[in-house]
Amino acid sequence: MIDAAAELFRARGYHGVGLAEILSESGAPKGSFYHHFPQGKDELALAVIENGGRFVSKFINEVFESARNAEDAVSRFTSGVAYAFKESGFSQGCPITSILLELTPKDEAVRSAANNAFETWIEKMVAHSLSLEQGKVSRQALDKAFRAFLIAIEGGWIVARATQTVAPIMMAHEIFASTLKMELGRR
Amino acid sequence: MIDAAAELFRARGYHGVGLAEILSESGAPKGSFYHHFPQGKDELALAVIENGGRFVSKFINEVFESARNAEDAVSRFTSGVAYAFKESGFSQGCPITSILLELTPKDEAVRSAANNAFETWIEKMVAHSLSLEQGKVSRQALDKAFRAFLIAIEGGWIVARATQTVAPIMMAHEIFASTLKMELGRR
DNA sequence: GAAATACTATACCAATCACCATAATATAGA
DNA sequence: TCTATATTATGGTGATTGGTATAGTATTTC
Repeated sequence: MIDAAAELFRARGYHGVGLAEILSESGAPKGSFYHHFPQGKDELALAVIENGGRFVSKFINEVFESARNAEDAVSRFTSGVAYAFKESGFSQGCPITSILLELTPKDEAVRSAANNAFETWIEKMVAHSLSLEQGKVSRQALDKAFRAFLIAIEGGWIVARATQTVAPIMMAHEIFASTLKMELGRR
Repeated sequence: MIDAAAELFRARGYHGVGLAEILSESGAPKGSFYHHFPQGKDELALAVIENGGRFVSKFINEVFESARNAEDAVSRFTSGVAYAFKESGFSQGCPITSILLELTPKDEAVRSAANNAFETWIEKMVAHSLSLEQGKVSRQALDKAFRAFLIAIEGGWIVARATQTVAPIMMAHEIFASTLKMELGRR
């Protein structure tokens, strides 16, 4: 149910998809849904966000564990997002964004879950990079660069919806590199 | 009606707001709505996007016409977006994004209108900057830097919804500066 | 002033929305 | 095997959705 909902939300947004479609897509009956999610659709949205957060965290681990340096990992992460977006027919955006923009700031649970996911990604990428770069780059600089990277991925993902192209997503890599370079330049 | 719809869409998304609320907010009766928008809600969405595109275009003109240089203008544009976001109680996102993510790529009219607005913004900012910088910066470099800037604004706007802070939006300025610097470095 | 057009108002439509009640069926623990 | 719990299945709830039909009133145009 969570996977089916995520796929639909990512393409058409939270309110753009009805419960009936999610259930028919997942094959689960209505009764089962309200058994597992007594709070209804809102609770499902939270599960989608948390699941999406975990999924990306795993992807970060994969990409960074087999990378030579931080920029290599960033390059592969960016390509991974772009590839998935292209494979979906340029239709599937970020699972967190798709819900965040329709329920924030009213729904505090959704907001903090999304914020949590974002912060976790940044922390993970910074930590991986610190060990990859072995003290050659400061934590401060990496933190700044990865915050810029997250913003660029999210922004690129949106603009890519308009262009129906992966080019805006791919710019995230360059934005990371130039931000890091500028941060290192100021000392 | 367009203004009321824009304000609501920006906070809760296209499908998150019903026609009834838009009408009661704007004070217009239902009959008037379908007189002016025979195609219904979809047509209103298109009008919101086009109106939002024009509004930002005007804002770009204002900001760039009274700027000393490109970076000065970018700084003030960024602050303007951040200020408006803060004033709205950290709730109002980009009017185009709020509709784009729920109707793309299925609705081609919406997609191309959004893409059009984005491209117009970039063209305008590049043209203004070219005349401000008087040949000191290449068109290519400016084009790249402003594409990064747009992505950063859109991405920052999203992350700001999660943090309930203007900090992510403010990063767009730095992302523009570092991207332009890197572009100028490669010659 | 008559005719045509622009706009408003009201009531209504079928479809869909999220949600729930309840009965039937698995599954597990003693 | 009996009992308690977990899960599934079905059929429906009222409310709201976007949209329409139609009658009416301004407003303009000739």
